[in-house]
Amino acid sequence: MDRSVHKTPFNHARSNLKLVTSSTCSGNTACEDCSVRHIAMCSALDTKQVQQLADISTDFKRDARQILCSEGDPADYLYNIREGCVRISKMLPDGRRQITGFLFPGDFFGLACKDVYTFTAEAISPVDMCRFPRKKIARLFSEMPELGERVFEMTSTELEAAHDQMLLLGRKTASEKLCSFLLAMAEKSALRTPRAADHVHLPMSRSDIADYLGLTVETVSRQFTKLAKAGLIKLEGAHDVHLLDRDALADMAEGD
Amino acid sequence: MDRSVHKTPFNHARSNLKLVTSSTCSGNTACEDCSVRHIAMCSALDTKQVQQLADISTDFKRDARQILCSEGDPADYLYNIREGCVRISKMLPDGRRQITGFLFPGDFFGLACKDVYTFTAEAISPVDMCRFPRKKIARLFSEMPELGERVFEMTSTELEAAHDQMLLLGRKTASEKLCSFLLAMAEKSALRTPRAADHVHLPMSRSDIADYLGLTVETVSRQFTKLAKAGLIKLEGAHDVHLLDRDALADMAEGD
DNA sequence: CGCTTATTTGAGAGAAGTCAAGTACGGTGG
DNA sequence: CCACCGTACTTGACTTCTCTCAAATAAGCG
Repeated sequence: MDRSVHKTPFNHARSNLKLVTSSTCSGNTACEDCSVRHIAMCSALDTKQVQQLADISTDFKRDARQILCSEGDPADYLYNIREGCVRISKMLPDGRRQITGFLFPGDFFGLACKDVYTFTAEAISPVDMCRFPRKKIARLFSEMPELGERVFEMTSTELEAAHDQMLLLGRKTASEKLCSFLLAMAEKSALRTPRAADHVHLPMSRSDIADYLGLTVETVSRQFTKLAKAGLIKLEGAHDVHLLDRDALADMAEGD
Repeated sequence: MDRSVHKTPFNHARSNLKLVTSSTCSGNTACEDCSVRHIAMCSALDTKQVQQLADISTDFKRDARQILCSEGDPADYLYNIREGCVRISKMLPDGRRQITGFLFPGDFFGLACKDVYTFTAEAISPVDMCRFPRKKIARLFSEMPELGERVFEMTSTELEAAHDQMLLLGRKTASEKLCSFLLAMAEKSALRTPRAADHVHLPMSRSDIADYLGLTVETVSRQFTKLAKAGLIKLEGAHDVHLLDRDALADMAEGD
């Protein structure tokens, strides 16, 4: 009731809450517990602060396939994804592409930047986001040390993930790469929807997966087929996978 | 004169100044200018703070080949390298290794961690470092927002480098990888010793380079030979390289 | 329902890996 | 200071995993 009355500001507040809360949970499996704790933390410390964040944020929606920001653009905004899936990529002059990450609700991008974006962000599915002018965010850091800490923690988590991905790209075989990917996606997916134990939805194309794993589409496809034939996964169309034997997948992901 | 009297505390202060200053310059070519500016910034804002940092730091020296910290160890310290070269690596269970970075004077590690280190750090050459208990550093963040900002900026730079390395590992050919590596090392080297225009010293072994670039020793060696025969570099022993044609190397690094 | 695009599958080529041997380098002890 | 030894580096021959090119099949969209 009350909600519909204050619709716009409330949505803003909610989106910002997400920035503060969900990121805290990223990488954490005991998320119900944790999100409660952090929502609590918000109300304890951030009541006014959440409002401050809400004040500088604006809604931002895009259809699938649209570019959200490009390599070289002035890095004016920090984006927080509320709904949808985004891919972050870098390109070589001849068009070879490396996807450095897939982002989901609760994730953000455009934070760890200098004056220009060093990557391109594109919507894989329709996205609902909110964005914050980076200048204003930066100003808030000095007023809210907690926010700075949060942001640092999020960046650390991202850095750690990047190092894991370097190990994958540099040293794993094609099948190890795909197994690692499926398990990572399953974990991310479980954070958002704790149900659906063994089911993973893959919104991205085979070509996106290839560019994320440093492979070609054909190799990715062959590895999917191989895992399916081995009985480790079951494909339900190209974008839905059931993980039938996680332990075996985990072993394969590390080369055992 | 005065220096020798207050030797120990002075060294501490100097090392911490390095943490605050040199990191600011990383990635910046106009370093003379910048370091002056930031030393100024230090004295303006950090006189007492630098002392606070000095108070919690301890010296830490190790010979070449020694392990500084291991994957899985409790992450108690933040390390700042004063002299020497360090490699950061991750391993797969079967021993395959990925080096995620080479660190030089002014660099640090152990900051973006949770409770345990997710990597191993080893001395390539004898190293002279100082280390800070992370708990105490964390406490200082709330007292010194500037420190937090600095640290966040450093982590951002590191994240950006990690993304570049992902592009290299996932999408570049062996010769592109080596060219990129040589240019990056030359740039890092120029930051430390602005002289010696085309000369780069490589303290690490071929095997380290291979594990950094996602290649084998043999391939790295063959690519060195190939570049030398093409007249783009000149090898002076295995650890010293002259870059004879930077433009050509830069073109090769991106696949032109 | 038809068209376009994405995915899968097949056959052949190539870049990098493996295995093996030779060479050079660096440190140590005579 | 030089000779020796062990390790690191280079080079060669061959293998293999992944890529490339090409075609068939399936899926998604208007």
